[in-house]
This record gives sequence, structure tokens and C-alpha cells, in this order.
Amino acid sequence: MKQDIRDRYEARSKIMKALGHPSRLFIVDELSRQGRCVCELTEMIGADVSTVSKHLSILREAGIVDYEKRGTQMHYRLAAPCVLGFFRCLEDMVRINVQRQLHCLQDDGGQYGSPQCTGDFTGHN
Amino acid sequence: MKQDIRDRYEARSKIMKALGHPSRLFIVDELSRQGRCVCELTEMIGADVSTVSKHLSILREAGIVDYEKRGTQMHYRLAAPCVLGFFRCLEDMVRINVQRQLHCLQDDGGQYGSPQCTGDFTGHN
DNA sequence: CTCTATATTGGTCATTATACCAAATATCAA
DNA sequence: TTGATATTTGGTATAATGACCAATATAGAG
Repeated sequence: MKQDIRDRYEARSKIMKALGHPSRLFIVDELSRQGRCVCELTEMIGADVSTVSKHLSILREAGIVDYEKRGTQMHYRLAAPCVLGFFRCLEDMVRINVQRQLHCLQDDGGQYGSPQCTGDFTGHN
Repeated sequence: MKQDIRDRYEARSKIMKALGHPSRLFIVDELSRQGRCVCELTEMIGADVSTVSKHLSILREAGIVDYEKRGTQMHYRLAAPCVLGFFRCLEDMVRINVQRQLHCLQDDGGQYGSPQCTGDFTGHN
């Protein structure tokens, strides 16, 4: 793969990577409802404030969130609302994956259009 | 955060994580045009075949791709076309991020609606 | 059956991510 | 100025990723 093309995918994957953590997905979801300070998000997530602050810096760096200083606190908000469009797809896929996994406990599939049953959810494949 | 809610975000983030790698984003993009065997994708990416095979297993595990055995080769195809909807958003964000970075070299921003300029793209902040 | 082409899996190693604590910074109140 | 609150950054230990090579499995050709 040529370098410029690789760079393109590199830049895109950085954004996907920023969304590839449960706490960060939660933050995006929460900020889509309303802006929040670090302390509020920390409270909701239940991790150390430094951990949450670092998650926010990753989201900032990816351009997904924005912040504004308000007195002693930082008020974060969603900067790229288009990522919310991902959520519907994610939910659908999670649902389908669960069905696939259940199905694979009975049928070992193997073709297009039916479960591949190659996952490790059975503990043995 | 309660356990069941955490599990929800965990399942979603697994899918985002699967898309958080340049080669895997490339694979999704390529498979959106046409199905491909591992050997073709390996050729295009230019990595070891075992590396590409592992990338494909991650995409399979996330339910993003499907495969079918065809003689001695495995024919992969896109199983979750909805992820293609992410690409437009990614491209827009990459463009905006580049602009933000350029702008930050001149203006140090700091408020909503303007660049945050907190990234490390300058090498010193 | 044997050889070749295609894929996957296991092993190893280097790199990156993540979590927490401690320390530093900044703002506001007293 | 001092103290309290909010946030970020540095340090460190641990876990997860990612890349390659080697070994294994499978299908088709001869």
C-alpha cells in the first residue's frame, strides 16, 4: 500500500481508535445529551479523575470533543455530532452478533448468509 | 457505571476497536467494492499473510465481515454495510482536524467553536 | 499419495494502551 | 496569601496489540 494511502487510513483509524473504549463511548453518548464537566463524567464513570481526563484528551485529540474553561472547571461538549450516526449501526451489530453466537451453539454454520461460528464465545472452536 | 451498562458499551467498543487499525479500515473499504480472498488483500496491503489473516479474524469476530470457503481460498465479503456510513464522517473529521492543526500554528484558540490547540502536532505545547 | 498454494494458529518480541497514585497548575473564596 | 476545588501531567506497573516467522491444516493438481 502506498504511503499517502496508508496515511489516509492512519488518520481515519485514529478517530475510530478514540471511540474504541467503553468509557469513551459512554462520554460521547452522554455529551450528546448535554455538555458536562470532568467531575460529572468522573462521577458517572466511577474511575479516577486522571483516567477520565486522559480519555477526554484522546477524544479531544481526535477532534470528537471540544471544551471550554468555566471558572475552575472544564466544560466538555461534543464537537463532531456525526459520530452519533455510528450508534445505530453499533446497536444493530451487537444484536446480530448476540443472535449469531446463540445460533452457533446449535448450528455450526459455515457459509455466507449464515453464522460463521468461528468466534471464541463457545470457549472452543 | 452499572455492570449491564458497562457491558453494553463494551460490546459496542469491540466493534469500534476492530475498525481502529489502518489495514482493517482498508479491508472494509476494499470489501465494500468487491469480495476478496486473503491472498488478494495480503497483496494489496503488503504485510505478511498471517498478519492479514489475523486482521480478518478480528473483523469476523466483530461481525463486520463474513467469509466463504472457495476451493483452497477463503473469500471474504462485507457483512455489515452500515459501517460504510462511518466513512463520510471520518473524512470530514480528518479534514477539519488538519485545518485545526494548521490554524493552531498561528492562533492558540481556546474556546468552543475555535481550535483547542491542545494536540501534540506541533511537537511542543 | 505427494506436492503446491492458501489460510490459520502458536510463539515471541516490541510497542502501545490503560489504570492508578502523586505532583503540578489554575481558579475562586476567604 | 492561604486553602479548597477542579483538572492535567508525569511516573509506573500491567495488559493488550500488532508484526513476523514457523508450524499446522486443507483443498486441488498431478
